[in-house]
Amino acid sequence: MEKKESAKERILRVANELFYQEGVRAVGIDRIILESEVAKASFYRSFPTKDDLVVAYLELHRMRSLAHVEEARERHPESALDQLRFLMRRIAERMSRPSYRGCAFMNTIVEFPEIGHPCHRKALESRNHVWAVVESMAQEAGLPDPRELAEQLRMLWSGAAMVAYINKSEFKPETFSSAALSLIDGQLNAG
Amino acid sequence: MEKKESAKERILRVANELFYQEGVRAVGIDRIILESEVAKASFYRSFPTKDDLVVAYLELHRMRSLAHVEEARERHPESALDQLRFLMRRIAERMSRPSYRGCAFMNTIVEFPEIGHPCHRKALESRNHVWAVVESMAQEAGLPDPRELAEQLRMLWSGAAMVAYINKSEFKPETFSSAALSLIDGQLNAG
DNA sequence: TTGACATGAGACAGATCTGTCTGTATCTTT
DNA sequence: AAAGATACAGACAGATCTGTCTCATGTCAA
Repeated sequence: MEKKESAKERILRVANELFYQEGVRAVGIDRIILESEVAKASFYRSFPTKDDLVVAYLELHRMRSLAHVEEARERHPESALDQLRFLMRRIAERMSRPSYRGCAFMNTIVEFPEIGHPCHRKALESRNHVWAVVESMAQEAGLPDPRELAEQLRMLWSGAAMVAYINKSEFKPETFSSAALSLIDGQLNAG
Repeated sequence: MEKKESAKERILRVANELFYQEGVRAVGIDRIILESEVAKASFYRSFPTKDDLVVAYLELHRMRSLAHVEEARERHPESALDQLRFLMRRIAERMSRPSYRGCAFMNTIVEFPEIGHPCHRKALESRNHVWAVVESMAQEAGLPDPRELAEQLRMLWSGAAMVAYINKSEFKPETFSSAALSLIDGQLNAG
């Protein structure tokens, strides 16, 4: 039997859609309350402040990002290099989806530039955490300079996220994945 | 003789520093008026709305970006390939400066996600204009697929700007420039 | 049935920001 | 010197957003 979605889950689902599609600052509490069909008091019982809701939203994206990394590990348990390649293709595919609106972490950091702000801090921690896991994957691949490659891939990946968001119509997933493979091969051939 | 800085110039200079360092939305009009030591009425005479000031700020960055491209052309008038390489090194150098806070265009687009908003529109147009000039440079370099390379470089360049902003302490200019050269060489060797 | 408690609808307070307006001082030009 | 334009300081209005509070309604268990 399908158990009913709780108020808190409904709020977070609605907030996730609105925050991601329209931006965190652009979406007010009233809008979320209206669309999740919940009372204001009920909302504030689940999330004492808007920041708390934003943190939950970012945590959701952190879990999803880690799930992709985990999927890559399961698909290619024998080769970290294949895991990396799979991850890049998986990312490229996600970025080319119509609903893709960039990286929630980067967008939130830019929307809340103040160092130490709860939203800024959570977004930065999430970004760093996810990337640390990817970097450890590069470490296992037995490359000449895994940190250097990981850093190059982070730049490329971050930029692809921005291009796929800002210049959506021009984004081609193969352009990203072939660039990623080119960087990987570049270091393989150099080493 | 040094002619005195006009009120409008002073406002724009102060606004540029504050908008770039702390974000456009985070900086209020009152703050700019205070720090540029001008009256509110004088401010609104020079810039009828805050959006007008933001547009002027973005125009400033557009001119600066184009100046870098122009410099590359002057330094290596004979080889578009060398122009590209020079530009990448020049960009890397700028990104490693302590005052670097990312790409004004991307940051503004993320801060104003609403399509058609004057600030969003101007930032997008500026970004696209600057990049069209860089892409034409790639076209002249006689590469097998200049559009593909330009697109890859745009991703890398955009991501490097974000990393240099968000993960400032970890950013190394050589990591970016070597990745850019790797992408260029990757296509040169493939062709 | 009834009482305890959660929920819905929405008014309200407080903060913050943009942009207008008023009154005074200063500067330029004739 | 006089007059008109310009600049300054700051009050004020209007909009917007977050978060609190009130009160009516519904739900579930004893």
